[in-house]
Amino acid sequence: MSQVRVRFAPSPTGFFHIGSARTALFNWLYARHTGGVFILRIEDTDKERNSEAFLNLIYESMAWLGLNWDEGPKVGPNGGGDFGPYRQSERGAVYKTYVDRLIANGRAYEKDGAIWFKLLGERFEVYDEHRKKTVTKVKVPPVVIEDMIRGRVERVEDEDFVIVRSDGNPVFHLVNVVDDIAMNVTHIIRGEDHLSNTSKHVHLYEGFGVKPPAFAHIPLILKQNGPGKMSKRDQGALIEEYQRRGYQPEALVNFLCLLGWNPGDDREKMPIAEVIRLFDLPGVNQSNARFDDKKLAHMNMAYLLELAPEKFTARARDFFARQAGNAVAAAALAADVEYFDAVMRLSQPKIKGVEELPAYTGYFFSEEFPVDAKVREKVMGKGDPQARLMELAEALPAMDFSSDPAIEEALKALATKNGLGFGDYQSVARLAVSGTNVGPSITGMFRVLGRARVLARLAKLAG
RNA sequence: GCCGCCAUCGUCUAACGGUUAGGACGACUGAUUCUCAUUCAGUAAAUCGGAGUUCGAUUCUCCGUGGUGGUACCA
Repeated sequence: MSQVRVRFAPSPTGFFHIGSARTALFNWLYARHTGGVFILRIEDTDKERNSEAFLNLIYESMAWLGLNWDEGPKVGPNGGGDFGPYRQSERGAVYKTYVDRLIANGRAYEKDGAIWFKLLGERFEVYDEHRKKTVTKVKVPPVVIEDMIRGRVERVEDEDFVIVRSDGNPVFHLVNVVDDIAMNVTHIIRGEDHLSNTSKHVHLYEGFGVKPPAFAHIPLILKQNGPGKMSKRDQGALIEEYQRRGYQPEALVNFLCLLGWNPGDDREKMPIAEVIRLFDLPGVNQSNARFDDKKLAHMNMAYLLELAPEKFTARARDFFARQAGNAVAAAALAADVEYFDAVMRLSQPKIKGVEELPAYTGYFFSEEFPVDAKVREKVMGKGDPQARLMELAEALPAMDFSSDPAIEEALKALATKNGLGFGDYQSVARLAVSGTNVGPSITGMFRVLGRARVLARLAKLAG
C-alpha cells in the first residue's frame, strides 16, 4: 500500500474562514493518522481576485492552528517535495502539456476561442427551457463515485465543458485534476459543495487515462443564524478574528474536530494526539453541522483553565501587545513583569477568554479605574460602610500580607471582633480596591496590589 | 426548473434491527465559594410525515416534506 498523500488547496481570494480551516484540519488529521503527506497547494489562478495579503493570511492561520504542511510553499527550497511548484500561478507549463495530451487524444477541442473537454457518446441538440437556449447534450452513462463518507454516488454529466478559457487561463476543474494527478494525490478530502463537481473531475481522470483517487466529501458548516452555509461575511466566520480575540487555537481546533466527527464515545475535550489516533474518514458524518459559538466559547474556557500559568501569562501578554491604543494594555505592558504575571495568575481561573482581561484587570495597572455606580450604591447603602472602611484602614498596617490565607484570617478576625461577617468587609474592600463587585479573591487582590495601594484606595472611597 | 447530498433534544452528536433513546453546549433549579467565574447535583428538551419489509424499525426500502449544495469561459 503506497503512502497516503492529501492536499488542502485554498485560493487566496478572501479571508481564511472556518469552513476552509476544517477542511484543512480533516486533511491534516488524515495525513497524520495514516503517516501520510499533507500538501498545501495554492490555487491562485484567478488573477483578478488573488491577493498577497490573503495568501499570507492562509499561512498565518494554518500556522496558528498548528496545521503544518509537509509539501508546499515555505517548506524548504523545493517546497519539501518533488512535485512543485505548489502555486498554480507557477504551473502554467504543466497545464499546457496536459491540455495538449487531451487535444492529441481527441478528448479536447477548441470552440469560441476556448478549449472544451469532450464527452464520449451520442450527441444531440435540445432546447433548455431554463437557460432559454439550445444546447448540445451527450449520452453518457452516469459517473459512479465511491465516496468514503457517503458511499456510492451517481451523477450524470452530459455536456462538454470548458477547461481553458478564451483568455488562455485554465479553469478550476482542469488545474485541480491535473495537479492532483501530477502530485500523486491519493485521497481528495473536500467540502460537500464539490460533490457535484466530482463527475466532471472523474471524466477528466478518465480522459487522462488515470484512475481517480479516493474521494471523501465532508459535510458543510452552516451559519448559526439564518439559512445557508457559513460564508466569509458571517459572524464568527474568520479564523483571523479568533486569533485577534485571543482564543486558544487548541480550543478552536478541538471544537472543529467535533463538527462532523466524534471519537465514538462521550469524550469531547481531547488532546489532538488522541484525535489523530482515532480519526478516520468513514467516521465522518454525512450531515451538515450548524456552527455554535457558545460551545466554542465553552471549549475555549476549558482550555484556558488548564493552561500552565506561564503559558497563560505569555498568551495574555501577547494579547495585550496587540491591543493598540488601549490604555489598560499599555499600562499592563509597562508594569513590572512579576507584577503582571501575578495579576494574570489571579485572573486565569476566573475569566472565560483573554479578551476579557483589559476590563477585568484595569484597576491593577492604574489608579484611574471606573467605579460601577450601581455596585457603589448597593454596597455603600448597607449598614455602616464608613465605619468598616475605617476599621479596615486601621487594621491594615499590622496585617500579615505574606499569604492569602494569612490575609483571610486577618479579615475574618476583624469581622468577628466587630460582630460582622467576612462578606461585610469583603464587599466594601472590593469596591474600594476595584470599583466593582466581580473579580479575583479579595485576599489575592490585597496581596498583589500591596498594602500601600489598598490603604490609599480605602481612604479614597471613604472620602 | 434540473441534478446531487442530508434528516435524533434549540445546537453539536451517541445508540450490532430489540435501550427507561445516552452525552455535551445552551436554558432553568439548587448546593459549594469572600464577589464573580469555576465546580457539583438536578430539571425540561428529540427520532420530520406516510407507506412498506420484519415478531420487532431511530436504524433497511420507497414516496412526500424540509434543509443544503451544484447547475458559469468563479474557485
